[in-house]
Amino acid sequence: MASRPRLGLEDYLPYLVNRVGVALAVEFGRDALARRGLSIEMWRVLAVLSSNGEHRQVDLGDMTSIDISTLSRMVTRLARMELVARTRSATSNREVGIRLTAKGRTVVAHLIPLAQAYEKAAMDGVAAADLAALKRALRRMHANLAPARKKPRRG
Amino acid sequence: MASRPRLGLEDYLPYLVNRVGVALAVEFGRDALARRGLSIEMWRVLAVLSSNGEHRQVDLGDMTSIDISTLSRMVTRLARMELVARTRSATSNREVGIRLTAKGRTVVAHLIPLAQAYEKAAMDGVAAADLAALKRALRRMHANLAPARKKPRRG
DNA sequence: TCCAATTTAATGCATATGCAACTATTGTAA
DNA sequence: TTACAATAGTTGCATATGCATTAAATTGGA
Repeated sequence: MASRPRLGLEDYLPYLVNRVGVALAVEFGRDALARRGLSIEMWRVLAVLSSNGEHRQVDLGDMTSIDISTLSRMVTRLARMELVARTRSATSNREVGIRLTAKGRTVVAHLIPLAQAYEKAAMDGVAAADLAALKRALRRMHANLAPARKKPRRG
Repeated sequence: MASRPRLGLEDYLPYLVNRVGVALAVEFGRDALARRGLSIEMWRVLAVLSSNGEHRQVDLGDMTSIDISTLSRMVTRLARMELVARTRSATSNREVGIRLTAKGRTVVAHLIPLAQAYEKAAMDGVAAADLAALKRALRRMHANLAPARKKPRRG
């Protein structure tokens, strides 16, 4: 009988990735977001909108890895907080464009330097070459894993 | 007024880490865990127990990054599925030791080769040197962040 | 010793989540 | 045109989540 397989948690990449991801999210969420009434998922939505401009909800879902039904209700909450606005697409009445409001841009502008400070603290002591390799590897892994998806129509 | 800060999402490490972490979890969860009635968080608990043996709930919480109240109820569910067992610690009556049952070990033994296959597929095309750098960087980042995971209840 | 503080786990409660079902709109092909 | 398929978004429902609180056991100091 073959011996039982061992996982070797300390060398198992999903474990290493997950615990860093959670640690980054928990700390930033507790220190910077909670007092503003934002969750880490909300921050991800705002960050995508800030970085890439207006998006349909389905594309926001792809970029933030948030389920679209969850996202639909989250956008409702963000809109109630006046941080984002929904606008019906000009070319399609079933598509909804989500964009930051002026208030939303202000909030994100305050959060970005904090986010960058946490990123910098997390990377402390990581060699520049390792950092480059880290990003290269993470991009490759995402490309390997991301299911093929149709490009959104331009509207 | 100074120009608004830009985040540069495509180079922002928490974003790169999170999307890989979610992609790994979603795919493995959908393909290997769902049909067994397990969530990705349950798998993390089982994997820790498999790799490191019996643990108290509070330590499981640290290692899996799962909130201890969530964990308490999750362990109840896993116990109902007969995959883990709670035992009162020999030295302390308030501590609960969680360990895999024989059935739990069997389930994990079936899942480990699948988990390793997904890990391998995710790493496809990543140079060995980059993989080493990736793990080194992730461990360093976790070490940088871990001290802050202490819970200072009201400074 | 006694007793307050700490530690560990469980639970009450309000809310968030994800799947599936549903509505509405747009695309395609006969 | 009509019919049907595909897509975008919302909502119903059951369940999971996290914070705050509670309960119980243990620790440490006077």
